Amino acid sequence: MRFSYQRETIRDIVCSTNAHPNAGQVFNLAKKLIPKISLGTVYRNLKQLEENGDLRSIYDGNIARYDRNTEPHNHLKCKKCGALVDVNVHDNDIRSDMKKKFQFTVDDIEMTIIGTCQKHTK
Amino acid sequence: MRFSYQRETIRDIVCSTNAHPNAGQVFNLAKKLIPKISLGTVYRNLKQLEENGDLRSIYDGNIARYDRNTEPHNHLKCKKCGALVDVNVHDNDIRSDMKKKFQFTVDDIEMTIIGTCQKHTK
DNA sequence: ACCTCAAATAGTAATAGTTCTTATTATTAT
DNA sequence: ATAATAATAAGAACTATTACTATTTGAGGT
Repeated sequence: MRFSYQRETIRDIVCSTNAHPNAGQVFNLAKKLIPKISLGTVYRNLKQLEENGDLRSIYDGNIARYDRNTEPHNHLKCKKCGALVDVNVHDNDIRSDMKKKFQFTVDDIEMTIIGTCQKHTK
Repeated sequence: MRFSYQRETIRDIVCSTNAHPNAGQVFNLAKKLIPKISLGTVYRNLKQLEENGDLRSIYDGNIARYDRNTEPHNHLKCKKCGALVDVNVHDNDIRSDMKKKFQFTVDDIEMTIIGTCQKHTK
């Protein structure tokens, strides 16, 4: 993959936040640095960076958001503020359980824990 | 909510399968019974049935699929055949853990366990 | 520094899934 | 049976994403 200033900028934007931005948000931030950047470039590069293992995508409803954390992990989603926060849930039991009960070989567990974060609990 | 033959047909279609069909698939099945039914009617009614608690929706990537099972449960997704199968994972530990560690009140855990089902394991 | 050439880009058209609009039809209370 | 209004069919519109294409750019060789 050849160097491109656009791709590096896109990578830096995603990697400098834990907000899990979507393509549109990355595009808006990128425009401040590269006014002529196009939305297609953002989509193409986010996909390439994901295929390359530099980023990972997560679906929030029907839209893709990008995560700088490529290690296996899960998310807490607050339905009051929409925030998505990385969290690690111990899932070895789940993996072995699925194997034993259903002969199902687990590759990945996509888990989003939905609820209300401490900011909105009084 | 007033009675409609279209809505009852849509409900019956989703409730008669465990295949978790999407809107397009429900539409195609509904057309066999009501040739003039429109796609908008399918979308509108699926949404209403979900709001009513008769069905629930799950996202498979970025598309919505409908599930007759409205009880809390999770899914196994085989990446070979795309099949989505209901499964119950014990998650009381997760709920109490999130509360204790992050003061996060859990409403629901959306969990899709991705891997290979026994049909494709030799 | 200049040339070459494939890879990447900007701009725009196209697509997929879904929601909205509107004139017409169907259900239900009276 | 009639009136009031919720639901429909048909198609336009919208949102997120991907594809197309002429032009530009990065990197290696000269």
